[in-house]
Amino acid sequence: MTHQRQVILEELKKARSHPTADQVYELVRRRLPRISLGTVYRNLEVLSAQGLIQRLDWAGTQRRFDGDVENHYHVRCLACGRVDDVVLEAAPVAAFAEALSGGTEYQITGHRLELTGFCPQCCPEERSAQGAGPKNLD
Amino acid sequence: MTHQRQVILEELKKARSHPTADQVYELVRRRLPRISLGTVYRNLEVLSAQGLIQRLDWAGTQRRFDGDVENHYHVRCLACGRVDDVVLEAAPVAAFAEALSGGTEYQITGHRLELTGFCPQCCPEERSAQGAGPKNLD
DNA sequence: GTCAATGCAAAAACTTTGCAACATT
DNA sequence: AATGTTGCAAAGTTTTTGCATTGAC
Repeated sequence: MTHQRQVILEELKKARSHPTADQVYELVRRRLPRISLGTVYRNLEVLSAQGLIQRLDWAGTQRRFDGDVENHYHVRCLACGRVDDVVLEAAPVAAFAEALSGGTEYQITGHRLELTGFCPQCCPEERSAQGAGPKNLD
Repeated sequence: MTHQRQVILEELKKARSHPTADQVYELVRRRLPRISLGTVYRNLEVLSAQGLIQRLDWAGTQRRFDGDVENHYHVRCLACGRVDDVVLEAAPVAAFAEALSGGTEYQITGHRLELTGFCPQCCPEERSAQGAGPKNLD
């Protein structure tokens, strides 16, 4: 665990957003101005392989990372691309996971659920009437 | 609907796999040898905007496309990246997503579910060997 | 010293775009 | 002629990699 890797992990744990590699780079650069983007990529890879962070390959085009490795779900804004956590009660999870096993020959190790919708900043009521139009706040 | 677009749509409907843009390009090229990759990308974009095909942004790093627009779920092999359909009743999933909606301030409009695991070809017992797993057979 | 990790830069991988030519109307 | 699409190539974006150097043991 090098200093760079430590700082990357800390910043990611601290961030409540779900930053892209580039955003992690910017965060970390405030503390380690000479760090390189390649190092950030390499360490994000190592950290997620170790299970210390989570890789969110599926949240849109660009990969995102999450310092929270507890099992939790995400919601993504269709307008601005922002990603937030969903607070869930543990109760329905087990029953749900149970229902998943049957439909495939794969050996299932996990699942990913992403809710999609519109974040508070992106004017949910404008879904039908395209008024001011949501802007990209990502 | 140009000839190129028609062929792209046909090949995608015909394919049981969930091909990447590049793979669509290869498929289509067998019938239209002079088609360009740019045209494939443009038409995949148009077709998914029209709802004639489905864009699988969340299935791994590289974007995939699905000629089946019916609501169904996917399972992705963590080892080789292959994507298959999952036979699954939507009911428990929708109920579960419903339960999650309470945990966010977003206005939820939909959800995406992807199972992850290991396909029959990819030796499920190798799960422990994290990095040295099977190579990409995609 | 050894060995892994780093910074840097170049390359790779994937996707989008500018543009002139080409259809179709 | 007007419109929209194509093939091609170039450029854009995101991610990975080669390599000499650095730093922790």
